[in-house]
Amino acid sequence: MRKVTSLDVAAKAGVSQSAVSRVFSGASASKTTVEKVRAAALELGYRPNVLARSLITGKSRIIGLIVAYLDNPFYPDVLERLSNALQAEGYHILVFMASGEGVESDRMVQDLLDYQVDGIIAASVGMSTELAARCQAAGIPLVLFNRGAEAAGVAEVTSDNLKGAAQVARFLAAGGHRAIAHVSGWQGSQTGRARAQGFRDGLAEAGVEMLGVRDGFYDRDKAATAALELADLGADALFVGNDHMAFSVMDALRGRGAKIGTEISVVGYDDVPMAAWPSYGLTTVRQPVRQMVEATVGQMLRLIEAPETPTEAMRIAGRLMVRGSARVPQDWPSQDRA
Amino acid sequence: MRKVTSLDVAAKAGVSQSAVSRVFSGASASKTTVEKVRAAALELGYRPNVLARSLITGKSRIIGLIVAYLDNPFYPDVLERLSNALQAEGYHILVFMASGEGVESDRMVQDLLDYQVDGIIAASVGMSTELAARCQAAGIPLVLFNRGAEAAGVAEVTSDNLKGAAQVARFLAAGGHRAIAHVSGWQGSQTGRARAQGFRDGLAEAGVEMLGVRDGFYDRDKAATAALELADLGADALFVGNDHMAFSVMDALRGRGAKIGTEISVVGYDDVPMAAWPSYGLTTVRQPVRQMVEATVGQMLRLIEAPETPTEAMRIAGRLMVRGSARVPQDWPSQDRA
DNA sequence: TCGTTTTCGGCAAAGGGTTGCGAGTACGGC
DNA sequence: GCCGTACTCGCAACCCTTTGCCGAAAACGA
Repeated sequence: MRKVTSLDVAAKAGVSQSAVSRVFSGASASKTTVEKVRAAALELGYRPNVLARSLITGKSRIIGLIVAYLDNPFYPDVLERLSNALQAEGYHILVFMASGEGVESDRMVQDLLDYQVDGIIAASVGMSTELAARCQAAGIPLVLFNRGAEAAGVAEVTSDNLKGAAQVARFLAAGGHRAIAHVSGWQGSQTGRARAQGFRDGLAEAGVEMLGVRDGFYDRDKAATAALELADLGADALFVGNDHMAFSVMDALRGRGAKIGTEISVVGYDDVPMAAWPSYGLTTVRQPVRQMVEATVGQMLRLIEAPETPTEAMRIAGRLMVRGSARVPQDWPSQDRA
Repeated sequence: MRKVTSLDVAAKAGVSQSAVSRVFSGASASKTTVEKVRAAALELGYRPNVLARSLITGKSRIIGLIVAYLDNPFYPDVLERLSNALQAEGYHILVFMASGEGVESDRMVQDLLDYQVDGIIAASVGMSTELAARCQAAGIPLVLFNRGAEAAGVAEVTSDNLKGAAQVARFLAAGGHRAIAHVSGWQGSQTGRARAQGFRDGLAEAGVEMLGVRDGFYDRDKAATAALELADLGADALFVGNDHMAFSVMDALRGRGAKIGTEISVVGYDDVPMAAWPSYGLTTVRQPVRQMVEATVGQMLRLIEAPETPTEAMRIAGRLMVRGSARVPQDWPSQDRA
């Protein structure tokens, strides 16, 4: 059961192999040729070989996606949307997990390049500078998703972490909290740092002092421990670096009998679907995933099309979704409640 | 900035292009040749082109993964493990989302075949027979994950849904429940049907009548509605077709003030990480994901290696994880509590 | 009807590897 | 010193498409 090639179709249709190719690659061909070829192809079940095609066109229509933390529900959502958006454009996603044990970033970038991907989307990886340099060298477009670049000139799409976190600070300060602390995202990540910085700035602006900051390392257990420590210091409001950790923090606080939303306020970041579930009702900053994905795909396609155009660093603003996990200031505009 | 090919390396190393190929494809070569080639390759930054290689070897080292419901946290977990396991074997996953709007199964199978994938893993799709036929015709190994086949001779890896669901029935019956109902998984899916059937069988065996069954369609809202209806009928125990829906059911029941675990019992299926979170503490049947993934990858590699070997339908047993969401029978063996 | 402009489709050269074949080489045994 | 064996490695065909080039045919205008 050999694979059927364009040559087989050509033979059956009584035309040359190149005619077959033209029909399937959308080049011009006469109506009769198209018909003959289509008929023969259908009968034989022929489909062009994408790999052979990409060998000569230099375009594989594969986008490499580097992703690490699929246990944070934010990323599956992103993956699903990215995949659908790219699928609609005729691209597909080749997944590279950065979470396995023995994966030195080195090996992974090699792997990616070996597959001749047309572009790389990196969601949540530490090695952005290294990666960026490699992609630059190989001439492959790279877009960082939800991750800032250390170096300049790298395409990135994030939400406006500084503004978002500052908004949280204002919200908590306006709510009358004076013992405000932060369980941060991993401070080795640009995102974690930006949110911490924005929160600090926001508090400073509101004239409230920060009670304390602990690194949660994007880990449920570490975040819970950190939160309990901060609570022991007397914190009555916690801003947690992402929703994934915030759920754990809420569980831990409830575990010691704290009333969330009244005695102690918890605010997250991301607005993953679960944040709206009744068991949590987490007040959080929405990351506008749809728009972020659109921006990412848009920029990626542009860079593939015209690699010389300048890269953009897009920061998309997200609003605060007010739910029950944090005390609501009296005068807070009501249209922001969800 | 042209791509560097094996020819460039050959020139620089002063050997033939085939020598370069042999060095990189692991064929035999003298020590001196290997050294020269390695040095030249390193200097030029050469890496073999996987696509070109697969053109001649007929192996792309790409596995197509069809997946639909990434909002059910079971699947991201599976994806992550599958990807890591395959990555360790030198394969990578090309993602195909079955959840987008305009995706007729037809198009998708075409797409998959076009990419010359070495194998297909289908997690959670309805079109298994159609898909199986196509793969059969194209000579591509197919393994259904967490999904039974309608037709015989299709490789599949599932947990033992019949046994698992029956176990739940025994558990609830032993707990003294007599108004037991089921919010099923989508009855269009083999998994949904098997769990419903197993539950029915288990109840019959225990001599308890089923109060009612509603299809939850794997959807949070539909499941919640169904659960409330069943509660209105007087149900004091609900077996829900998967954890994803069970969380929604718990939220909905709590929303009307029901005390879960005492007044009404809820049991799920999957044991996703969230089931162990304090806010839910869901009693549920564990799907042994690690083993299921191992079995899937194992079978896939075998089928790629030797396509003529018979396919297997593997059902891996999972145990009941007893937590707080359901009343625990007095005499229930304690080692089964989690 | 003829000349000119298009359109069409065949030929063959890529594109970057792998691999069977056979010639050359090194080496061990006698 | 010679022969047989076992490695190496270069040559060239092949994997399946795309695409530039060019001649032939068709279409068209006058």
